[in-house]
Amino acid sequence: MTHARKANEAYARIWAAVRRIPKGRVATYGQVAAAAGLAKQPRLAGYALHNLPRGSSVPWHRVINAQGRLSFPPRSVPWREQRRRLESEGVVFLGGRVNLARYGWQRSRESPLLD
DNA sequence: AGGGTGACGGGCC
DNA sequence: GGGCCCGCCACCC
Repeated sequence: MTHARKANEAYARIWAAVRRIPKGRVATYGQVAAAAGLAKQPRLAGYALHNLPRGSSVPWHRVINAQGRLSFPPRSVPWREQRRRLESEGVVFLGGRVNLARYGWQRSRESPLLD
């Protein structure tokens, strides 16, 4: 490719970071951006996922927002798809939210909620 | 060229 | 809790 856009590099780093999220866990857009060396650019993480090639094996569903909610319009098709995928990995939703202390990728050192 | 937008997030009230 | 504002920055008119 003759004119690789600078953003392509950022997307690749973000996608690589998302691949590191373990099955059954979730990470926030901010955490993913930071893990990709792009701190303070959570929007870029969202943009990179929005631009994932169709059929990509990147586990995009493991990325949710800092409130523990899915960043799609509630009950929209993609919202249901993401929730379905997470629940199939054992992630539990309570009141439409995921407990980040329990299922978060980077959680505090002490995780009293883990049994 | 410039203004609007967004799969965000933190700070404040 | 909820809403607003603003920083952030690549994209898209």
